[in-house]
Amino acid sequence: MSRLAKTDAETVRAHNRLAVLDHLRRVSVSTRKSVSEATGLSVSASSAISASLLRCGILEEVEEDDRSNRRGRPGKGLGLSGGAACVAALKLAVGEVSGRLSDYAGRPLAEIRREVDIASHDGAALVMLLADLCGALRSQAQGRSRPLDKVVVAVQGKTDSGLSGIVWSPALRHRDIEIAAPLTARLGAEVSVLNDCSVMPEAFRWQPDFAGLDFATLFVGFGVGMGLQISGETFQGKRSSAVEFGHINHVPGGALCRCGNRGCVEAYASDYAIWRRAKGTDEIAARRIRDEEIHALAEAARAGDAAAATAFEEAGIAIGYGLGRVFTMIDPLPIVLTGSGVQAIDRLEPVIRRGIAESAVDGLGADTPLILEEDTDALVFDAATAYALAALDKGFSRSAPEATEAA
Amino acid sequence: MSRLAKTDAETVRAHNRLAVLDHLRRVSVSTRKSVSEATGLSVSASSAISASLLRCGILEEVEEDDRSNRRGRPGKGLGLSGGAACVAALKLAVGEVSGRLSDYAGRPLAEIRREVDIASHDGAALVMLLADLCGALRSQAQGRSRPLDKVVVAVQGKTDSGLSGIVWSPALRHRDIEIAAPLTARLGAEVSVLNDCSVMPEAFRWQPDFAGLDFATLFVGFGVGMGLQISGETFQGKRSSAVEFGHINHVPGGALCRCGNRGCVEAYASDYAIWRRAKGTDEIAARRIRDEEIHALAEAARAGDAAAATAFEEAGIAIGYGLGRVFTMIDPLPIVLTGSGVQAIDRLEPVIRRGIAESAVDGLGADTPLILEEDTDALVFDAATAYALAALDKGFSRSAPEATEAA
DNA sequence: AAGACTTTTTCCAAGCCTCGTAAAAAATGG
DNA sequence: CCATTTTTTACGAGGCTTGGAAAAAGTCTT
Repeated sequence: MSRLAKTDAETVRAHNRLAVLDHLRRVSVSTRKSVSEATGLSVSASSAISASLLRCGILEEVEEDDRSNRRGRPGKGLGLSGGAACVAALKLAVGEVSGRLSDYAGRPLAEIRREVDIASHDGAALVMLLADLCGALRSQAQGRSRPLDKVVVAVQGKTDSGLSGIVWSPALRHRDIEIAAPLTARLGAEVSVLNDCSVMPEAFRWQPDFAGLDFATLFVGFGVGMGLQISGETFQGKRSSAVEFGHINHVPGGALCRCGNRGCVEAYASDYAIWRRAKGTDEIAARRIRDEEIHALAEAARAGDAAAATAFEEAGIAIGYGLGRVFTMIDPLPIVLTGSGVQAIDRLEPVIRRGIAESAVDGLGADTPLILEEDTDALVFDAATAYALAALDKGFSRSAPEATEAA
Repeated sequence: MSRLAKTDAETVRAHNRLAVLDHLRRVSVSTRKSVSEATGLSVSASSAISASLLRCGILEEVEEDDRSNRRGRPGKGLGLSGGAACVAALKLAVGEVSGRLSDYAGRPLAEIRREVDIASHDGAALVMLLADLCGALRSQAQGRSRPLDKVVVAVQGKTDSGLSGIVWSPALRHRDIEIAAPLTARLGAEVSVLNDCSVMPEAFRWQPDFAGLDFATLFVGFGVGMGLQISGETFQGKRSSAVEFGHINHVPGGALCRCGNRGCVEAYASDYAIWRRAKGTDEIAARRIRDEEIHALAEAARAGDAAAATAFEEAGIAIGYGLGRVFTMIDPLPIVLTGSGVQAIDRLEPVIRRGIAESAVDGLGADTPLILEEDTDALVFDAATAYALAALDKGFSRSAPEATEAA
């Protein structure tokens, strides 16, 4: 058997149509001419493809504003047709579910957040809750939405490699919960279930400053998680869907982690780890440490509280060594940081960089760019939405050329 | 700008020709019909492509032996034409250079190994040495070789991301040595310079048991290195070309490593680390520890020598924790082990598995398959040769359709 | 040993994309 | 109001794959 699949006319059409859609994702409004320039396609091909996509209702002609007295025939603006589809990004975390509804052009239509004690929910209850959330989003969007075409559920915890359910989550008591199939049955939309941290890089899929860039997203808060963007692909493991950065061992036989092992990065750098270290206990708090408590600890550290200062220092070192290990294995990568850790970045950054310097070969990566993103929810919604839209784009590009209708 | 390149007829042809070549790499001899089945191409297309490649001299018709009284017209055997090209795999290590010459079908034509003190060689001397090695290989092959088309140099140490030279090597005193350009000038063949450990997965590129499989190659010996095969691609970093597994930190502030940092895996698991631990010293031996010395230490450990036993135990734990960290980040992967570590595998394997169990989430991967490859040189030659041939295949598949010659 | 049957190859018309060029369309400028 | 510039559409051509028919080259049966 050959690993390489054959290529034929259909593959070519799909690929080039996708290239056109991908370009429009980046620039949002373009013309046939500039599509041709950006994709490398001839103007004829660009025009033909645009025409086909327009007939399908995937694209629409829009008014360009930049009529800045340029000579010649003005290009007709092309843009993704918002009405072509509707996607939902749902987020499932400890004690809360939330979601965002967006149209095919990526414009948000509605957003919602509910504090719910889902710990004891089983599969059926969870699916009902998520379906209900989608309903609430649609009614909040009034008439501006259409039936859902794609739903992406980002969950705290381990998801299965088929993107179909949850293996384990700190938010839930039950394990191995199937989500995709039953939720699809209820909503009529394709459903993918992913780990919240591992999808995060998708948020930057069409952002010009990240084009073609390898980078990592790092979440430091309730837990510690990472998303990896390598050679243009968001890394998804085979076994689970997560880069379990928080559970990379930091110190053999070290502090007890929630996962049962000793010495994980999370056992030093997550909220509960910082909290217990500052409070001088070895126990893992049963309750969730609130972001405000971390703020307060950071304030204390700034004010000279030795225990709090040490807690943040050890957290930073653990993160730094973890990053150093990743950099040694993969490559030094720019880091997008989010979570409660952002609030204490003044405490963390110097020690993180020290940790990298001490653990990476030649200290390479100690000066890597660190980009802060305060709003974790927005980041996850952006990411899950981008993931959903990319999946739709792929489907649309593959679909058969519309039947010739007019005589 | 769009990240997606356009696709046209030329791309299609190149892709499908490559699919045919790729299939022939796996099965070595095939027919037009079975090429069609394996690639998914129609019989017509398979036949047309084969005809074109035959005219180019890239393929040749061969006699099939398995004339096992099957009915119907027998298929004409198709195989890669050995004479179509000639590649050299060179290996540069501490105190020795070696190489293998192969034809386009991958059949070895000559092999050579020279113990040379290259420590003080500069770029010019090194290039001369390598060029001379190629000359010796060709004369050893008698008339069966043709001018070289591609040369791959596998070096112990860090190579640059352009695959053009050596950043640093334990075998050399000089740094930043440019190899590709001057060697190409001398030989007239394309040259790529890669890290020996990171190319190793290429050795399994066309092996059926590894088809589509993600796995890692692990070298434990003079140093500790790793090669990663992930989603069908051999991982090559951007910055260097290596997965610096040996320098992933094991214990913060731990044993001194050759790289200057403290606590690297290599500082526990490489030959010099095992040797110094068994001898009760902290110093890094200036000389290279010979494989026989490791054998002797393993024998001593088996006979009950406590210091030797501890040395191997700590080495195994370091490797196990290192693997656990990799598995946590990427995925549990089957491991192909090579180097002097193979000789002491009875001492190492149990502790390696214990290390994985203690450091990976849920101990996942502690039972990962461990495949032993005693002959490191052969593995590197296989890998570098496969890499070279794959590069040629890509070039051949892209080259213009041969000019129609016959009337 | 000749004809029937099977399987592999080759040959040829057709289809689908893309490409390049020419013509048409839609604005600006003098 | 006409020349100029720029974008879009229209049309013929080329390349590669496809599917079916015909040819080729064996084995099996009578």
